[in-house]
This record gives sequence, structure tokens and C-alpha cells, in this order.
Amino acid sequence: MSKPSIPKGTRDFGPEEVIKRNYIFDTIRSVFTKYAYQPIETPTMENLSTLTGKYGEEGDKLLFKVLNNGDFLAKANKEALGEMDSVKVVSSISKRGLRYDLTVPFARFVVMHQNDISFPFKRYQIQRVWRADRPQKGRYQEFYQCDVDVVGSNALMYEAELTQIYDEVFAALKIPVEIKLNNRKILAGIAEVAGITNQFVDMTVAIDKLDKVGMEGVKNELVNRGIGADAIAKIETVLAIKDLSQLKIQLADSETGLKGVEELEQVFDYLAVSGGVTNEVNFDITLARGLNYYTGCIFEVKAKNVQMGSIGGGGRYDDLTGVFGLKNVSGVGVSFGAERIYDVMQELELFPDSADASLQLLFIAFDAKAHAFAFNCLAKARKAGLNADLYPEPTKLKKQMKYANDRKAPYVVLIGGNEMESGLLSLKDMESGTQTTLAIDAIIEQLLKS
RNA sequence: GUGGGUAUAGCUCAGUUGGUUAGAGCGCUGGAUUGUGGUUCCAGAGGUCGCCGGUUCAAUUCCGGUUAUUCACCCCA
Repeated sequence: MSKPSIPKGTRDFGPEEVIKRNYIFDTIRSVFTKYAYQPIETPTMENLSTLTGKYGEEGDKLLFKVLNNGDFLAKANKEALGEMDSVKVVSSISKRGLRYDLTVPFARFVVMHQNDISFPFKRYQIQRVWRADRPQKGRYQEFYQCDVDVVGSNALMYEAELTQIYDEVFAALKIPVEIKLNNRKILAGIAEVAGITNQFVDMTVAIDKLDKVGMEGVKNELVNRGIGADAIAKIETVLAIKDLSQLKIQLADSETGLKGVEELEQVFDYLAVSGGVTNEVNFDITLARGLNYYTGCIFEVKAKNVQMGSIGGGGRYDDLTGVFGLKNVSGVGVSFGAERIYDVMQELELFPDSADASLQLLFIAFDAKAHAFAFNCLAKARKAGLNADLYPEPTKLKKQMKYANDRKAPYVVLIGGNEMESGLLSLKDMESGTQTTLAIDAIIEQLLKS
């Protein structure tokens, strides 16, 4: 008999975990709703043509492909098969793949339903995504993403609004965080004044590693990526700047850079008139973010007092729907890393003990006659709205009591000959151990109050 | 994709410098307690020591391969 198992990078969740995870999702969802975002869902599977080429060459390798049904080999590309060329064969044996993120399916959704949507379209989406990455701590092949985006408006109000959403969610979850803001236009400006506009991506990838490898590490990375010493020196000076007004001087020669500074200033102005935020919101010039479709403001959230990567991120993208044929639709959105938020809350012990209320009252019967009587009482309790249950057979008390204990039932009602005769049932408080005798209606009434 | 660790009871892990009957804690079952759980005590069940091969009189132990898992890197949530 072989032991059952689940695929690499996937997990089972027990009742306790599901309750905690739902607490996170419910909190996030309620804030999204308050800010007037609407929920959508997209299929688990997308056409592979929708997904491929959207995440770079690395991303394509991490896509889960779904094998075609039927005699897929008969229709396979024989030439590619002969050459053992996996990449070529795939396109002839697989036409669908699992969702890799929520942003690309959302872009597809917007394009397909553009005539039914009122812009600006504010949507949120909480669904699973899959990546064939090698699993490691806090990284799985199947995980949830919680995305909130607004498309069809350039208004910087939304950058401020998304910052407020971050602030409000993490305040509600009681996780102290630092929300970092930057603007890709500022980074473009740095590349411009350093004279390496054509190596912009190399520069951002290197800068993104700053808090991990330090300034020396970043400089090494820049050298390795073939960036000249003069440019590196310039980048280093600019990266040391902490406030926006000073940055204007350094970026005076870059129109794009100045635009980025102005945009950020406006976002901060909005936040200032909003009545303030709970968490720290800071401009961080070293924030880069790997994804290259971002074109304006970028966001990242780091939990304080924990060793953990970012627990949220996002930004503005000027042309997300362009690849699907809809031009000039700007969007801005952020994502919550639910799995990491869970780990942080676990580490900081932030989950409320509200716990498992799945069983409030368990009936226990001593014999078959009492069991039938108890089943009647059970129906009354359920009708009154209590989460109640009856042990399925009148077996040994020890066994039944142990079940009540394991299920963390706060109350137990014991029913035997005496109880049936008098109509007064034994209600036991499992925590204190005290026992009282009451009629079933009185028991229900009392528990509904507690 | 690259590199390391680990694999022994349902779970978490000891252990065997290669030797006859394989160890603990927790959990499970039964009993002490015939109408009372969480504490305690007693007893019991449960293992092809991941899989394949090599060395050896003898391998769970050493070696090689393989699979699974885990950690780190690339990348990312």
C-alpha cells in the first residue's frame, strides 16, 4: 500500500488554517469593497496563446501547460518530436495553461468585455495562480493572489487610493508595515542623466537588489552588466537622495525624471489631505520592481520587525491591454501576498483567537432510546440557529466526551433515562466542568445569549 | 535551470563505529473509572529502516544510482 501524497509545492489546509486564511481574505475583501471595487473571476485555465510571451522567457518556462485531450500524439508536430525539441512540441500538444497571475487574465477580460464595462473599471480578484517554480520557504507552485486594479484612468488619485487601501488592510490585520513608493519615470530619469538609457532594465534589476546585497553588491552587479564607471558613480550619488525636492536638482536634465517626481509629489499631496495614514508611507528611490510593464508609480509593502520579503507590490502600467489589441488604456493596481501575510501574522502571533465556532453544542446520548430523544432536541437547537451536533451512536461516554473535547465544543448536553423522564437535561460547560439541569428550550435560550 | 541537506512507526525525530528480537515522545486502541472529557497510571497494536543496484560471511548502517522532500541561488508573491 503506497502512501498518498500531493504534488510538489501544493498544500492541504486543515480547518484551523482555513479559518485563519479566510480571516485574511475577508479583511482584504471588505476593504476593497469599501473603496468601491467590484469582484471578477476568470478561468483557472487560459489559452496558452494568452499567457505565453507575457512574462518573459523565464516566465514561459514557469507556465503549467495542460495536455490536450484525445490522441494528442497523433496531432503532435512530428518534426519537433524527432528533434526532441520540447518547446516546439508543446505548442502542438498543449493549447491551454494554468493562470500564472491575475493581471494578464484581467487585461484579457477588459479587452473582451470592453463594451460592457464602464471606465474607470475598478476590479478586485482573489484567486489561485500556479507557477512551476522550484518551491522553497514561503514559495509554492499553487498560491493565492489578491489583486486590486483600476483601468481606464490616468488620475493620480488612484495611486493615493491604493496606498490608503494598503494602509487600511494592514492596519486592520495589525501588521506594522512600511509602504514604499517610487516612480519608474524617476528611474528612467536616473538612467538618462547617467547616460545609459539603453541599459535601463539592467540598471533597475541591479538597484532592486540594494536592500539584499548593499551598495557594493549593486555596484558589482552594474559592472557585471557592462555599465561604465562614470554612470555608476552618477547612479550612486542619486540613489543616496532621500527627498523629492533634492532629486529635482539632480534630475534637472531629464524631463521624464522630473515628471516622475511631480507625479509622486501629487500622490503625497492627496495623502496629506486624506486625513493621514496609520503606517509609514515613504518615498524610496531604490525601489525598482522587476516587472517591466510598470511605467509610472510603483509600490511595495514590507512588514516591520520580521525577516520577510515584500508582502505586497504593484504599480501603474500605461499599456497593459495593448498586447490584446486595446490601446491607450492606463491602469494601476496592487497585489497582496496572502501566503506571506499569513506567515508574518503567524510569526507575530496576530491571529485573533476567535477560533473555531463550528460546533457550539454537542448532544450525547446514553442509549438508543435517549439517542432518538436527543435527535429531536438536536433539530430544535439547529432550528434556533445553534451550530449543534449529536454523536452518531450512544457509545461509551468517554469516547463521546473526548470527541466534544477534540472538537472544542464549549457545551455538551447529556441525555439518559433520568433526563428523559424529567425533561430536564444535563448541560455541561466544558471549560469550567460545571453541570446544570435545564429544559431543552431553556438551554437553547441560554446558549443563544452567550 | 544551478548547488547543498534529508529520507527509520500515523506524526516529530533518536539510533546502529556493518552483526541475531528496531527505539523514544506524541497520537491511536483497551483498562484503572459499568452515567462524564481535558490531568495521571498500566497494557497493547503499529516498521519491506524511500526505491534499485554494488561491496561484504552479513547492509537499515558503507558506496553508486534513482525518486521524493527541503533549503539556498536565478526569478518571484
